[in-house]
Amino acid sequence: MRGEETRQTIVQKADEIFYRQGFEATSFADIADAVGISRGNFYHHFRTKDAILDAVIDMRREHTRSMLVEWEDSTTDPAERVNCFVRILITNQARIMLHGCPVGTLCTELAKLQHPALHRAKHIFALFGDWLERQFRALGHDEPEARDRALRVLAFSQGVATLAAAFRDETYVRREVDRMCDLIRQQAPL
Amino acid sequence: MRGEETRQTIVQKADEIFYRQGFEATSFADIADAVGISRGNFYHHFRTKDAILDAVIDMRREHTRSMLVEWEDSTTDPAERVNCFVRILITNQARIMLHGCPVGTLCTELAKLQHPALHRAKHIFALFGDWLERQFRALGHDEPEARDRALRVLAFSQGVATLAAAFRDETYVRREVDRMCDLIRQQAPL
DNA sequence: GTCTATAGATTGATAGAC
DNA sequence: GTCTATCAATCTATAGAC
Repeated sequence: MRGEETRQTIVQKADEIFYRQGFEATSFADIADAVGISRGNFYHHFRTKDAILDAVIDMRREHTRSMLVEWEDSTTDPAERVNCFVRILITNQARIMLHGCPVGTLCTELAKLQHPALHRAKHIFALFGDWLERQFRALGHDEPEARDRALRVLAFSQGVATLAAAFRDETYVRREVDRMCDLIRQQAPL
Repeated sequence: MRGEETRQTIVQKADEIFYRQGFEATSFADIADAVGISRGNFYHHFRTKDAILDAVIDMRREHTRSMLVEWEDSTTDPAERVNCFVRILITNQARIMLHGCPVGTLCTELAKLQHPALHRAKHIFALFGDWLERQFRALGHDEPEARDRALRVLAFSQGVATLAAAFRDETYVRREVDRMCDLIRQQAPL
């Protein structure tokens, strides 16, 4: 396997395992085993655990950016775009019920660890927040109101994801998502 | 120090450290140091890390139960009781901005670790949920609606706590809490 | 009930052969 | 670029003196 290829495989596997079992609970050995390389080779690509985390966060940011562009391209209706965001709770429901929201749970863990990468991780939240705010602006909401609505949709997704991971009730998630999509379509108060 | 006294000190310190840095990131040495005893003595009281976790969860459940009774005794107005719950986001704001919600973050971490204690931890959520549901029933809401409102208030608290820990914006928390309290007082849709 | 000493496994990380 | 061998530190956990 070429060097760059191995590096990217490491980042992808680390991304997956960090999400599934958490950053702190994941060891170099876990990632090396998943990639199928020795620990020694592993350190050739990443010198510290924090370096892998940085690479994983970069990858997630890129993934988020391209997902937002996709949603923007999929429809010209801003309300429908917001609903694309809300519906990832359904799209990724199985994984969210097992491991929570990838962004929220990482930020929470890094906050507890007082890890410096928290600032980079929460930027993913900011990407979603700013994008949602732009959609609500396009729907005619003014400056403070558009921001409030954006943060409320974000908080909704985090709250539902947390309860989904705790209770593992499939119908609960679907019910709340459907209702939120209706509220957004009708431009009702959130 | 007598035996029972030491045991209780261990549980209290473990509770605090688990909240601050997470369960997985906390070692026996961390707790023993905080209590001021040797690791050897520590094992006399708790044989495994899981045993401490069980004791911590029991303590939190008891604490939750007595807090709910206090709120119930503090006023006869069910709407005001619900607002007592919502306002813990303000009461514990400083700590929530640093470490998130104690219940939500523990459940999320245990879910990721596939830890059997998740079932016991999520029971704390259930205590809050059932109590909130009873308050909404007392406010005249029927069976499915009262449950929905209870879960929505729970999800609200989890969503705001998660964003608070990520963004650490003090005014955001206060604004959302004030608004939610108003909605509950006015019996508006949540 | 508390301590010291210590076991055995695993951690993050390095050195050097190929 | 990949491996094996190895490091010191830390982990959970135990044994036994006091």
